[in-house]
Amino acid sequence: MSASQFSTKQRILGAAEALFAQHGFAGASLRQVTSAANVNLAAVNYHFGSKDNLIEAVFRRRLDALNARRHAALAKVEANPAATLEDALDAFIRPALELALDRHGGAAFMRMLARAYAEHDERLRRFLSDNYGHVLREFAVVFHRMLAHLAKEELYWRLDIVAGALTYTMADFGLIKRRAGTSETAHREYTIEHLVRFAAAGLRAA
Amino acid sequence: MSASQFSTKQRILGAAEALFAQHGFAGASLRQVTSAANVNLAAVNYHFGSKDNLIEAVFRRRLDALNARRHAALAKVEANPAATLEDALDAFIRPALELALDRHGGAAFMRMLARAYAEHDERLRRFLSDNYGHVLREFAVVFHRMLAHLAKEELYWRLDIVAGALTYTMADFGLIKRRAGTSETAHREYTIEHLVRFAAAGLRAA
DNA sequence: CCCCGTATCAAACGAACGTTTGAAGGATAG
DNA sequence: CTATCCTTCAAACGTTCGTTTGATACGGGG
Repeated sequence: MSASQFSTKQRILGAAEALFAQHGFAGASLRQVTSAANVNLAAVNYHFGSKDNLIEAVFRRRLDALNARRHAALAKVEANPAATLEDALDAFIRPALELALDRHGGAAFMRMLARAYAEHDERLRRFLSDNYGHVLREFAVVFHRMLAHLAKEELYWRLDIVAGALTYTMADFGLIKRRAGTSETAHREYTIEHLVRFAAAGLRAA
Repeated sequence: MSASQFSTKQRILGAAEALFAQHGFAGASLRQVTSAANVNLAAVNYHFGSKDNLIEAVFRRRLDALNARRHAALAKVEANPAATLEDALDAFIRPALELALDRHGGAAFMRMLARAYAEHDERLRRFLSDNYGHVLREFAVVFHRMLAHLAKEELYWRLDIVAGALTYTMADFGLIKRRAGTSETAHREYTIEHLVRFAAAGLRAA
């Protein structure tokens, strides 16, 4: 009798995502993970090799898609000569918020991402920068063009604040229940709009 | 021969602060802490009772002063009828940034605080809310008065973004080297001014 | 002087950790 | 049926964890 329709690998990834989000990478043990996933303890090392590799696999499963969608959205912005700062921010925010609001563990993943943001673990930072940093750098170039009046140094630390604030906020959004009577899409559009406006105001501030 | 001019208790608190900031609460072991503090392993449980109590003591040592200074600064704002939103934000930001920029472990503490912000650990959240939540609620009241046009719900989640963004940013600021030739106070004032403007723009955004 | 409370120490406790092992299934191909 | 490969399993590996213990040193007050 299998405990779920998903494969052992997928069940491990799902359970790990939820537990890493809740207790952190060091705080969640492989025994907790395999117990929640209803698989044998040895399955983690069999399928992933080590706990560190499992952590990377959890990131990879979501970030490949998230990064691709952010990249595609940004490409559309760059193709449009009339695109505004708000459009670029939308390209950054929308894919992440859709992920945070989906029902298949996306919220847990965003909380895990926010945790990784707060951690200054060298190995994890290098992994994320090496594999997913190029899209962030593409965004930086576009923001630099749209905010040409800002000194490079000033722009970079504003982007740092904005990226941190957005990641932190979106991580918590999966937990907040939306107001009764509003549809899922209305809630999402409302949130995106406000996040974009909030971020744009901060980036443009004189 | 003592390894430092400070007492065993103080050396433990200092080492714990630095290691918790770097590796997290679960990730930093008492053996790392006591080794860095040059004290015996048993000293932690002798002076603090448990690792959890040590964590709380590390918070208490800094937060008592930080909260008091924020409270005092806010009281001055409330006493001034002409005070602006920027003044209130200054009252929130300045004490924390001064802590983050001081040379006696303040930077490590702010990184630790940002970590606690990202963690959703129930015990830690309750401890912080019970002991230090009242000042944050005072700020919320003032912001509510200064931004009366915003719906309560809207205000609260904007404050949530701002508090998170500021905490994250200030946590990283202790790590950033200031531009050559600028004085410590000039650097601080520059940073505070920009953080205040950034936060005010986000809070006021139409 | 002895006593007593405080502090430090090396050593050990049981529990939990990540990882490895070797045997047992279970499906598929020859 | 046998052989092979992939997967799962219980059990154990050595290590490290937070915590506890009992001995030892120290330092005034009676």
